[in-house]
Amino acid sequence: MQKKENVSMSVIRRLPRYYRFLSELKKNGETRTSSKDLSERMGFTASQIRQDFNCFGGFGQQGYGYSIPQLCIEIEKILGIDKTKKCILIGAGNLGRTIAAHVPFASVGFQLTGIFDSNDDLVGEEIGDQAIRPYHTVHDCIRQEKPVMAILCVPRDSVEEIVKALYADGLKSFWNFSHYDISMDYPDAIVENVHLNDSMMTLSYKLTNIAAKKE
Amino acid sequence: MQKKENVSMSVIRRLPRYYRFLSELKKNGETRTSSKDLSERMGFTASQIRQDFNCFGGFGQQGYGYSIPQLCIEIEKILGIDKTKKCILIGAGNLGRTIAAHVPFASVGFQLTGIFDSNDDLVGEEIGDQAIRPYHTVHDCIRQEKPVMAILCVPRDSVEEIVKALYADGLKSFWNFSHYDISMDYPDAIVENVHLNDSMMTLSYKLTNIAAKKE
DNA sequence: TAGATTGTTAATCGATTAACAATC
DNA sequence: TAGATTGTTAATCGATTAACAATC
Repeated sequence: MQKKENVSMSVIRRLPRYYRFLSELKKNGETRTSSKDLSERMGFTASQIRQDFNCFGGFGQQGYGYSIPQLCIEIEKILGIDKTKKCILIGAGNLGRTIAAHVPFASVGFQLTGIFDSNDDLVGEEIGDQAIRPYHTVHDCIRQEKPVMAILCVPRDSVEEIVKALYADGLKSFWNFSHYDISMDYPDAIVENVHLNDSMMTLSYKLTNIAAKKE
Repeated sequence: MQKKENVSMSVIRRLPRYYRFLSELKKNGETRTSSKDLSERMGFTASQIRQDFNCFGGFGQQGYGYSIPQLCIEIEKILGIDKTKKCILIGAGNLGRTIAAHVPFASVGFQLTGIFDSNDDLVGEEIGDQAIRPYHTVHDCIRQEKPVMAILCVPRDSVEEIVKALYADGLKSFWNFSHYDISMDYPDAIVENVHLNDSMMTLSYKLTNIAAKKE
């Protein structure tokens, strides 16, 4: 029943996958499951699933299993999905638009409250329910609207400058789609990188090597 | 000097980051480095860097360090970036277009040879140097052009059916942007997931919990 | 040769798996 | 009560770090 002080990042990184899977089950009307059942369907060991769920206080029931809706709620609480956090998006190019349109911010705990671009031709254009705002107004926005995170969808060579400015304005969290590594320059910033190239390189390795080894 | 039989995935996943960083150094004209130097600039330990580089045969020089261009070439070889692999993209919506336009396929070992969509209104439209082709021709394409990987940029509810068909045609590798988990249904397939939601949930956790703990 | 830095072995740390008593 | 399944402790496995002899 006791919560662990430090839940390790390895556990946290598995939670979204549990959440995704359990939400699906819930949608299908299933109400209970067990570590054994989940292990067969998700490919983790039952032992690991129990360890994971127990990091944040045992809410299973011996001899019975876990309640799916309750598991969903608990994971929402742990991940902070139940608390809305404001975020802004910098760069309304191809990538920025796709993210603004594609990512269901509300259901992962965020609210997108501003889209900024330095290109005057784009300013004013509507994306979803947002009008693109001029980049130079981002500083006022940070001060007044107090977003907690910026999504970086800008070209490689402007990232450095932009992050420096946003950081100076007090923004310390970034969802980084550029290939510029912020983490060394701002070790206290919270950064989550989505480096598509890196993901492709890993895939390239698997294709070339794992596939070759099988033969 | 001996290559390890099994390079672990933890090492492989660091290689793209080394590659990215070393390419940058190379572009700036730097020609040599050491594990100590890299450790200070990249935030890994020097020990780990030496261990990592040694997984694939020692090509450093005692008392001197490593040659940056050689390191780049070696990592290219290990990751298979030096071997071009054909891939196709399914789904030319917002997301698909962005990926087609945004990802430098050639420089990570891939060649995008076909973009497919089932929406007739999109068919024929040009993206980069590719015309969007009708989805029903993908099966012939796989047989004739023999791509080794498909990039999945289709809505959630059509992924299952599409993967089933592509798999039947002999395609066993996927770069998966949908939220449908292929890995359980096709355990022998090589899958690299880019689940933006999962990435956001992890970020949400960091924001809510790590930040709170600091205070 | 002296200094630097690798390659490699040994020690530590953390994460996963196995086992089982507690209990619904 | 008997069966099932959790919560938790112990054992194993793997990855990271430290140390140092080899050698450029």
